[in-house]
Amino acid sequence: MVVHKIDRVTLKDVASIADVSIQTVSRVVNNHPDVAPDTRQRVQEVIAQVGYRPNILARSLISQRSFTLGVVIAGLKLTGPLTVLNGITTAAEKARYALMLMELPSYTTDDIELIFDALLSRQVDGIIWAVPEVEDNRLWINKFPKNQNIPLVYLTMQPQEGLTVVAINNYVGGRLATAHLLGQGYRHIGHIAGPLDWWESRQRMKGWEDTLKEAGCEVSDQHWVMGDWSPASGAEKIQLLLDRYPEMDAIFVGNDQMALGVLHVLHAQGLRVPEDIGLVGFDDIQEAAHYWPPLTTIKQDQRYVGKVAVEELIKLIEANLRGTDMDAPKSFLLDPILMVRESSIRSGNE
Amino acid sequence: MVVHKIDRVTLKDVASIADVSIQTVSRVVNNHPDVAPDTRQRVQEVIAQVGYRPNILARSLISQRSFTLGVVIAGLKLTGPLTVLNGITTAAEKARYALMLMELPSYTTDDIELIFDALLSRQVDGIIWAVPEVEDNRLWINKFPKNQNIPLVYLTMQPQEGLTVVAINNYVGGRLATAHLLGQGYRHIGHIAGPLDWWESRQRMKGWEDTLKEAGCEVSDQHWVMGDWSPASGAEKIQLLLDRYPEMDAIFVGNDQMALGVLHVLHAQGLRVPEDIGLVGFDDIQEAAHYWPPLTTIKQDQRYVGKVAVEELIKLIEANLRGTDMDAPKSFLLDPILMVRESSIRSGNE
DNA sequence: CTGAAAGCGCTAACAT
DNA sequence: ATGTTAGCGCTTTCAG
Repeated sequence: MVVHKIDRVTLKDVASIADVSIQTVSRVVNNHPDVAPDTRQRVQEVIAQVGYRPNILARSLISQRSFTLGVVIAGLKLTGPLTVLNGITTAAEKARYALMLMELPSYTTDDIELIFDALLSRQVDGIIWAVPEVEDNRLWINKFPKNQNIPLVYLTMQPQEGLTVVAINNYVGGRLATAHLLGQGYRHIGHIAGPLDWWESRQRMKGWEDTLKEAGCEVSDQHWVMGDWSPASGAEKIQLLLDRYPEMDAIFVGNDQMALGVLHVLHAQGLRVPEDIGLVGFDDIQEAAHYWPPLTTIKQDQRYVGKVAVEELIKLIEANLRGTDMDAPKSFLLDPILMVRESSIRSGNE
Repeated sequence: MVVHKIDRVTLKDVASIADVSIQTVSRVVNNHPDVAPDTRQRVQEVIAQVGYRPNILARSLISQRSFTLGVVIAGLKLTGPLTVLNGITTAAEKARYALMLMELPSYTTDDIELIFDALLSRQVDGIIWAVPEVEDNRLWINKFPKNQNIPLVYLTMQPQEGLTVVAINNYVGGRLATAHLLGQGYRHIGHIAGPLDWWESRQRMKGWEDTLKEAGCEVSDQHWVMGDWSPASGAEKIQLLLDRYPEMDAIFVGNDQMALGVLHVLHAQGLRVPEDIGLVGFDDIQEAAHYWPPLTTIKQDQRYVGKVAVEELIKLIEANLRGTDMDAPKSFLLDPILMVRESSIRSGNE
């Protein structure tokens, strides 16, 4: 089998076959009006026949526009970022933008400038920074070549002045979960937080804390522990919490995966959910409805986050192109919702 | 706040500031030897100072090489494709290729030519077709502009002559699962298949069937049912199977998510796992080890699939570029492995 | 060692 | 309605 170079049919080829100028072919390709109907027809036939496809790179060189968005992501193992990505691809395809995907090796890597370079040298029109705020990685922002003036949308971080941020309101989520448990008559509500160097974890925890305090419940450091999002950590930490907080009658767990580990241990110890202990998770992963018992949890519309991010980014790009003054960048904090299932339903209240 | 156009510093700008020709700057950027040390030094300083970044689009136009790979994916909701993507990003970044990601709206959409066009007009150097073989979507291959001669690697489909395919050997997986249950003394092993229009499902099922027959066990249509990969379908279909196959003492389930639904129902009916019913899943998702009881399953190294795909694609691209005759395209069928956990361990055999 | 000229595939601005 | 010229940012000749 002989291997050939990739066939690249150019405007010039089409032009010479159709016996017109390159310009005319270009006009046909771009649906410009000033072409005689029969010429257009003939050119179109040649295009179809030889399988001509415009070279977007060449076009971008002139138009200074690549119709490509950079997406920087980290932690594809987790469900959240993944669903966001899903929303991004869908919205981008709809707007006819292509996506250049880069995955960071970790949440707090040092290679961001390399990533940024790779994206910018490929002339992306804008960037979605879909890396959650962990530790002080938000400080990266200062490293971003500001003078570069590339439109940028940040995801999953604390909204701040002068940036466009799209995120779920995790604080509200924490409040919803806790208020629901209180409403079911639970009074001693513990918490298993995600890693507290994550912004999302801190917000969820604060929602839990504030809600309890407002309800007149005591909150102490004996009432919560910290996991690492994994089912294994849920299993491990719940043991600790059971020891430290024996009166505990309900738990708000930072995500559904840890909640799975918690359920595992509670079963093993003969504790019944929701009778002995009420349980609420966070995320509403697909499996949550099939845990035993089905898990009450907080549902975030991550797909929508991705969609909003793309739409806002494109707005920024277009304003930028027009030289229009955008309104001050606005941020989006989207409220999650409560999904009530058996794990938190106490039949007889208090 | 005033918005500026994106600053684009070009070779020309650097050249005029450093007071050398464009050519010299280009040589410095590309580490060509023929530059006087002090000139090089001066140019490098200017580059650093003005933040020059080469325009890869312009470079690609000349070199006919974009150092970009197209990745077409479908069903990002499922864990499998996601982990593959993870492997792809890592391998691509290592090889200094960028990734252009396209997601199909469904496994059997008609829009493939559009997707293909988008990728080719952006001049990707090669394409990874990471869409599982579902229904007759493999026939897409015939639609691909063969004359285009773009290097292409297919994932998760039946290897075939003349194509480079990377896939997990699902048949072996099915055999492993079934043989393990037989080894534990289970004799009436049912099966919940994934959707049988998926190649992977058919392979897993065939592994189950062949292994049972070879062991002298009877296999009938009463012994299996078909789900749709979701936990909900596992829960629904197991009911059917329990009715149809009352002697059943073990089940091989087509994926871990359905196995979760199965566990749910078995608990509800007071059936103990593994004492009354042995259970083996497929995939080894992170949660599987924390099911109740922990689930025995078949682990596939999807990340490795992604890695191999990228490496093979790059080999194809480079052979293509050199005009070298590649050896006939070879396919890779990677064996999965068995992860033994409690759900299938019978203490006293027979 | 360095620069000038040509051109990758395309479009924008003028011609005619 | 069509063609010509110039040039996007870069690299590849080829001269000096």
